[in-house]
Amino acid sequence: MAAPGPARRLSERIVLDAAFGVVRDHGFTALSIRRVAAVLGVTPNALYTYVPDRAGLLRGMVERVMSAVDLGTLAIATLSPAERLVEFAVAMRRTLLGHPGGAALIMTGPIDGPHALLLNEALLRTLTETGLTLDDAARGAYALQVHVLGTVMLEAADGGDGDPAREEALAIERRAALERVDASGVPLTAQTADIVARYNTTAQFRWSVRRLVDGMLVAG
Amino acid sequence: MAAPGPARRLSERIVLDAAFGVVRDHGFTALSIRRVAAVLGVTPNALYTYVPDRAGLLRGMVERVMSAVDLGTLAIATLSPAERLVEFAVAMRRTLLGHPGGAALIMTGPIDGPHALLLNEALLRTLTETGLTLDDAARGAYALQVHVLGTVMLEAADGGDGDPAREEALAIERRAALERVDASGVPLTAQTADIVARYNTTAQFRWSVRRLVDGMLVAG
DNA sequence: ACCTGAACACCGTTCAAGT
DNA sequence: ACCTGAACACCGTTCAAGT
Repeated sequence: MAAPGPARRLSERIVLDAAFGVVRDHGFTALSIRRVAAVLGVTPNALYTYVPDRAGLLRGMVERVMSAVDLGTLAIATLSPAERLVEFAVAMRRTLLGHPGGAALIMTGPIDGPHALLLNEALLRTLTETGLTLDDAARGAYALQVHVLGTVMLEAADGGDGDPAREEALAIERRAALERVDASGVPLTAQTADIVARYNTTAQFRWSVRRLVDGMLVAG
Repeated sequence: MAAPGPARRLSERIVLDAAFGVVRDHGFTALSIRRVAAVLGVTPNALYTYVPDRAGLLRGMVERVMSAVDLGTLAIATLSPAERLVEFAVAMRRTLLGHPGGAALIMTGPIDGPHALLLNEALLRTLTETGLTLDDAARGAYALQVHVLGTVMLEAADGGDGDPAREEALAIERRAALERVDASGVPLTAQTADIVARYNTTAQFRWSVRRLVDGMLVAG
C-alpha cells in the first residue's frame, strides 16, 4: 500500500513550525505563504500539499495555540470552583498573549476546533460544581471565554504580550499619554488616570473575571 | 490666506465614505487604498493627501464607528443604573455589529480616539451612581468594554452582524453542526447544544453582561 | 499643494509541466 | 503524488515629474 510518487519532504507540523517561526521573528503581519515557503527552502506552491490555503494555515495555527492552554488549573483541589475559574482565565490569557501572534490569530476566524470543545467542556464541569444549572453553566462558560478573548484582543492591539515587565512599561507610557489629554471634557477619566493606565494588567483582569464569576454565582 | 496650488478635490470625509462603501459592498477583506482610490476615480497616491497611510485610514474608520455608538441609553431616567449599563452594552454591540466592517475594524488597532474617551467617561458617571468607588468604577468601565468587544469579535468571526434574523439562522446552522460532533469526549457540551448554538445571540449577551454588572455591584 | 505615471517589493492562487 | 516555473491579478508605498 505504498503511496505512489515521490515521498513528502515536509509535513503540516513542519509548515506550522515554520509559520510560528516567521511570526516570532518578524511579527504577525509578516506571515505569508510565500515567506513560510522561503524559510523552508521551497516554492510557495509546495505548501498547498500540506495546507489547503492561507485560511487553512491560520486555522491550524489557532488550533495549536488553543492546545497550549493548560486546563489543569480547573482541577486544583485546594481552590474553590470560583477561584479555579479565575486562575484558569489568568492562565489562558497568559498563554494567548505569550504565544507568538496568539492574539492576532484568535481574531482571524471562528474558534471551533477540537481543543476549543475540550476547553468548553472543562469549564462546564467546573461551573456545574458551583451549583449552577447546566444551562447557566453553558452560558457562563461562553461569558468567560468572551472575557478572556476580549481582554487579549485589546491588550494585543495596545502592544502587550502578557509579560509583567512589559505591562509595567506600557502602563507608564499610557499614564504619560493621559497627562497630555485635555481633561476638561472627561473629568472622571482624568481623575482615574492611574487605573486607566493599568487597564491592561493582570491585576485588572483578575478583578473583572472575579466580578463576572461572582455575578454568575449570586444569580445561580 | 488662500492656499497656493490646485484646490482639493477630495476630503478625509469623502475618503472615509468611499472606504465604508467598499466594505459594505465587498467586505472588509476587499478594503485597500487602491480600491478606495478606484471608487473615487483617482490614482492611489492621491489618497495620501488626506490620510497618512493605510493604518491612518483604519484609525479614521474606527473613530467614525465609535462616534456612532449611542450614549443616550446611559441617561434613561426610568431605568436603574444597572439596567442602563446593560442596555448601553446591548446598544453598543448592535452598533458595532451593524456597521459595515465594524467588528473587523475594532481589531485593527487600539481604540483610544476622542469618542472612546467620551464613552469611558459616560460609563464612569453611571457606575459611580451605583455606589461604586471611583477606582472600581474605572475598573468596571473597562470590564464592560472588554465584554462588548470580545462578544463582537467572536460573533463577527462566526459571521454574525447583529441582525436578529441572521442570529436565528446561524443558531440553527450551529445546532446542526454540533449534532455531527462526536459527543463521547464532551458530554456536557453535547447536552447543552441548544445553549451553545445560541452563544452569539442578544439573549446570551444580555445574560452575561447582567452577571458582570451584578458581580460589580455585589462586591462594591 | 495636489495629483499623475512609473516603479519597487511584495501578496495568494492557479495552471501546465516535469519527475 | 509532489514539486517547480511561469503567470495572473492583486497589494502599500515611494519618487520624480507635471500643473
